Amino acid sequence: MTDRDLTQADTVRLAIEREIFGGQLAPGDALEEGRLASRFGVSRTPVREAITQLAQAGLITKRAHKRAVVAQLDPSTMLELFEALAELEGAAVFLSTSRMSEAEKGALKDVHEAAAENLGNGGDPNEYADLGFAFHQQIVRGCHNTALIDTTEWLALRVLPYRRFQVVAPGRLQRNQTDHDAIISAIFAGDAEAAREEIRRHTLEQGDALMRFIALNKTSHADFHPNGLIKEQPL
Amino acid sequence: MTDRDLTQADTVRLAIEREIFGGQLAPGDALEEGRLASRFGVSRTPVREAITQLAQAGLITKRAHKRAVVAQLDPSTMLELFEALAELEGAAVFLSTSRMSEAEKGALKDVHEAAAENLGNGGDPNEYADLGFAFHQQIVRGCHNTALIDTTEWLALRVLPYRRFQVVAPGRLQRNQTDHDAIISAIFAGDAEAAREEIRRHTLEQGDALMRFIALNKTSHADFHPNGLIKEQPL
DNA sequence: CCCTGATAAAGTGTGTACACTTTTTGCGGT
DNA sequence: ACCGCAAAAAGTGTACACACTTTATCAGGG
Repeated sequence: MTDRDLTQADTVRLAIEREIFGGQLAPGDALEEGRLASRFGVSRTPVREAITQLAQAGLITKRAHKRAVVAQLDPSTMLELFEALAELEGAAVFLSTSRMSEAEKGALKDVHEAAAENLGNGGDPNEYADLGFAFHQQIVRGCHNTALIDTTEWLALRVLPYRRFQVVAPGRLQRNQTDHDAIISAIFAGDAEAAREEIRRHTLEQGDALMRFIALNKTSHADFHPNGLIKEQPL
Repeated sequence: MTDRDLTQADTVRLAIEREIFGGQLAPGDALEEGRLASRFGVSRTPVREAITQLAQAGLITKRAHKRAVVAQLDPSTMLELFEALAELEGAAVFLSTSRMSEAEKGALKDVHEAAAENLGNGGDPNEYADLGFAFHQQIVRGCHNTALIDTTEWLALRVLPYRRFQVVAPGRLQRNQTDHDAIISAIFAGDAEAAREEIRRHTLEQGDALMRFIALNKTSHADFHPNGLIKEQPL
């Protein structure tokens, strides 16, 4: 019972998720059941189930009798997503400010400082992105409300496939770090309302910048697709 | 093509949803694939797909090789759910206050007054509950952010099967109406922050009262189950 | 050359069969 | 009676077959 009782459908779902988050499958790519089935060495049935679940999670879109495709977000949808995410993270940090244990605050600070160091040393931008994700995650989880955490992370996951584009947007990283400074200060000062406002503004801007960047550089999505630019992401 | 292109899996899913929301299927009830298949006159495959989707939506729980069960929320989970819902509705109303059109505000007021009338005339409590649900829905949709709306309604749906217990809790309805008064006032006054606080407190209290009521009257869930007490709900 | 429509290919939706897991049943020992 | 334990029953997970829908291919007419 050490390794969980995974069904094949679960295995396939996890594999597809990893490929989406890892960039091997880019937004807009089609998922063909038979192809995936033979690739993973199973029948279409578990593949179908995996796809259904991913569709329900919003990571892929699926219409009757049409091929399933990796969810492709148009700018306005993405903006809405980021706005909603900003509100949710705001709600979470509002609670987290009074609920995080000292240990959790310490861990948050550690992540933040690791990010600062990475930025100062001109480290790997992908690694910095991971740290940024961890920063947000740490805050959200600090609210100790599973429903809110799951909901927030679920939204965050939907935009995750796009975040990889951001790491190359000029000037974003430094700005990001400054924002995080302000957020962490508000939390340590115990000012929940300020923390809420800071993270709201921060996430909104992040989405805005990302959307603009994609809109600018986009002739077709395929421009970003080729692997190699981007290193494997640990999920 | 007038009626949408529903697959059988969709039909089954909708039917099960209706039975859950309508109370024919109570939290804790088991869903057996074969049984449902023959009942709906289809094979197990579409039933299975429907169940997968409902599980992903959190309406039912499912573990490998175990029967699927209508989601049963223990008090602490339910409290978390309501807390999260309170935050989401708070976020929504915060945006709605400045974004609702005059027409939307008018519709909201209409619903509110219909509820007041129902309450004054000692009308059907179930009808009042529906109006209350519509009130919240109207507010949430006023934020004009699909992602936030969907997320909030998704959470609201998860606790909906339990709300039917509330309509019989003593004194709740009057209190509910007073809260709604305060919320609508804040919205019409354009005070987004006040509206947020009002609806947060309101939804939290609602969950609290509901939880207490269930905890008190519960020996087993079946006590509430029998149909007949509760009239069909329109979804 | 570009449409248009027929036809073939590809792909999804569903029925059915069967292996494997879980749950229930029933029997013998204590 | 009460356990345990083995065998049967019930139920889920997966493979595979086939019908129906969509998409791609291609021939003929403008």
